[in-house]
Amino acid sequence: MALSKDEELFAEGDDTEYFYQVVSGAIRSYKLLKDGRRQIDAFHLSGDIFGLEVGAEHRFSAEALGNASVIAYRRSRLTALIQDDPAFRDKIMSSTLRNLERAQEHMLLLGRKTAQEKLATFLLDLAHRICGEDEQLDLPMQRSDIADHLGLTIETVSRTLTQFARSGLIRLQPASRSIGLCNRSALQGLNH
Amino acid sequence: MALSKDEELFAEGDDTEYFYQVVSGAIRSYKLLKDGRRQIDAFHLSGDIFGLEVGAEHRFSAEALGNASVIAYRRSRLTALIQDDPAFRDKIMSSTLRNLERAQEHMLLLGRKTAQEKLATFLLDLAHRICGEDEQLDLPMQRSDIADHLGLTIETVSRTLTQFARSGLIRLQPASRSIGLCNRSALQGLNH
DNA sequence: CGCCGTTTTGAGCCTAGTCAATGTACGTGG
DNA sequence: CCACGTACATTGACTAGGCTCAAAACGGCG
Repeated sequence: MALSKDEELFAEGDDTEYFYQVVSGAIRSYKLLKDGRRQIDAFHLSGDIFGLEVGAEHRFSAEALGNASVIAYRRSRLTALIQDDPAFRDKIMSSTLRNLERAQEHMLLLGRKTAQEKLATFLLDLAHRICGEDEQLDLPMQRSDIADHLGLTIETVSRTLTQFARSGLIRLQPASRSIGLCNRSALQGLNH
Repeated sequence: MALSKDEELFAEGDDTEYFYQVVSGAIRSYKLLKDGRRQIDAFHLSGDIFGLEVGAEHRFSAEALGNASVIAYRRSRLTALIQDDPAFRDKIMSSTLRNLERAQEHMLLLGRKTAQEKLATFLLDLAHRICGEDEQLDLPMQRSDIADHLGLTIETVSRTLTQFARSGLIRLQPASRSIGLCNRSALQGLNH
């Protein structure tokens, strides 16, 4: 399946017909409160499996951050796939467990870290997943996505990034999504 | 295995020799930052399975809230158990997915809810799991556990509970762990 | 009765939020 | 080609919800 920017894969409450694996691009999965407050629980990148549920309905929504492509697996075939293909079963199981690990790590961030620590953790984690040891990190999402992922406001995200830039922790072009990680060890210091 | 109050099942970094199912009592699983800040990611009650990991090390710690008993499964036997026993496999899989669902719900709480909303959600959820429709809810944990679960301080937990009591949402004996849920619908109103 | 761990309450402060304005990039059409 | 509109990002001034520090109250137990 090919997806364009902001295209919805499924919404909270939809029947769980399919689950997905990201091929290219990035997906945000999120939950909403009645009044519109949003929490993005994860960004799924190439290789990640997501959208698998216990029940008959999706418990969160998923949208493409930009152009993206995914493989859709029929949920009804899950039992058969698991039965017949031990390698696939392991992939599903370890992927689900990895999602759980990420969630636990993220709860620590949301519940107990300061804004600075949140952003340091976020940048290092994303760099690790996207650009490895490269200095240049191109964010696939906008500030509001980062804010709703870290439990902050866009203003605080922006202010904290400029503060990092002023302290020489990162390099920042104005209004841009590319960040130069010129001092990872200092970021690591903030990332308890 | 029988556990007494505050007894440690395993700590972050321990080898993943076993994973567990709660038989009686309750378990807290948590992560720590270097300076001691703690985030309790879940309370596991009777029936819950936890402590299963992708890697060779536990990514969080687990302790008994009070007297508790658990079944320990050897992790090395997991592959065999999954292979041979489809029912057990489904139990593991759906239990892991349920832990993930809870984690996602909890990230929404940690990132986007106010102190009042956090406590309303927490009380209703715990009541649902512990006492069903009964009015009387006996908390298995102390205030500091609640605080570290909800991303608050003990003072805020205490203040918010007395505030609920003054508004007639709950009944509260001083310095006690038992709470009378005399107005669930009002709590539900706070629980977006 | 006195000690200790836990909970509650109070006063003041600070981090992050709110509201508002400005700046920047980019696409569209005259 | 440039003026304009729109979406996104940045910055500023002020506010407030929850935190910190401190003290008092409560309950259980030796």
